[in-house]
Amino acid sequence: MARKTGSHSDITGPRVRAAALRLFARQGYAAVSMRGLAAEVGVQAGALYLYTPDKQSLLFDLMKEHMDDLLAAWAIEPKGEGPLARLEAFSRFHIRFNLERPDAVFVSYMELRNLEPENFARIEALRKTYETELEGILKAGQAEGLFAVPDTKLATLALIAMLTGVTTWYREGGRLSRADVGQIYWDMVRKAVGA
Amino acid sequence: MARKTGSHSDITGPRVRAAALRLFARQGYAAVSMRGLAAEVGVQAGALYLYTPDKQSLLFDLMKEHMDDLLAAWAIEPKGEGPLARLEAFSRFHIRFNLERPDAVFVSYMELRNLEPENFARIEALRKTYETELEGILKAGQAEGLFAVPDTKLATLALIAMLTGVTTWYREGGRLSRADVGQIYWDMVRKAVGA
DNA sequence: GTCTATAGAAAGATAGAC
DNA sequence: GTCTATCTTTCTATAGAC
Repeated sequence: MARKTGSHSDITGPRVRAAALRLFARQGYAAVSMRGLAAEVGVQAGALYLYTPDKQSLLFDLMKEHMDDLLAAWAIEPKGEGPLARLEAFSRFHIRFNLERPDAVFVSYMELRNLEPENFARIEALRKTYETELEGILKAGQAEGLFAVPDTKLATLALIAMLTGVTTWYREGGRLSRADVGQIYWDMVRKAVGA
Repeated sequence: MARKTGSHSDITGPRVRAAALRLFARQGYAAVSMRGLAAEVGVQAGALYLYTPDKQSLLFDLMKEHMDDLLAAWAIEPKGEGPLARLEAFSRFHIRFNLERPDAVFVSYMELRNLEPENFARIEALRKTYETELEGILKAGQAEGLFAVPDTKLATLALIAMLTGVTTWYREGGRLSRADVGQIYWDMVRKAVGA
């Protein structure tokens, strides 16, 4: 039985963030109240303000952390040689990374409009950086004559939308494993770019 | 100068719905207040309840109407002969229809979680019906040996995600016309299914 | 570090005057 | 059909006891 008082800042802080991510994903940022969040964590509403200055910071920090994780993980991902190998690496990485944290993906995509302007700009810059990684691969493949992409910018957006869409329907324990899904989507990506 | 009193039910009703769609798309359902909506329409908050029993009905009606419009428009769309022609018709139709009503698309996609369970089930059924249209095309093309699709269910979801994604970045008056976009995306769809 | 209590603002929805 | 006024609830955030 956990005691009701004492120091828990090392534990409660992460629990607040985890609960916020879960609730923001399920109900939406605007629909989540600080009382509801506190109840999920198991503390009173006032205690939340020990871990975040306000609700907006909670949202921004979660999205910022997600984008930082994404870029850091891609940076150390083994990519192989040449545009085709790199495109395959990107496709499989994107699906795998996103399926491992569906709540963060959902929040980062759906709650952009609830960010205050300055916060929005910072997240957008990170998202753009990630897009540029894929576009670089497509441009290289196009330049080498490996791909047949009429417009690398549009292809970038189209492929990311397609790959990210996996998180909207994939359910653990369903008909297909993550590896199956990665394989099937990689097949479609490869064909879509004419490789 | 419009007078401030008198009968406007024929005009105000549609204006309420149009303003709700616009605000729901920009701020999100949960973040829009009835007072804010009333201000957008140019009436007082109380007057809104002449046109909707409550806020939830406003959301559901907008989404229901969008899905009905979508299915009705596809039903009368010229589709040509054979799976390849039908897939092209679907791809171009989907992009064109969605680009003509970006707010409705955005709301119908982002606000599903704010529907009460019964309303959610009704919208989901309509969305499923639309998906089945595309899946039928893919299955037919696969059966005839025209397409090389490893999994028609996944391909359906992947292609719809890709095509719908256009609404997140397309801006009127930009580098590409709607017809350009339709052409480029159709090219990627065709390749993705191995046709 | 967490609690209770509450300030102050804003929400959804309704009543009744005009 | 629209307005003003208001009921009731809920919200974010803070103050102060323990």
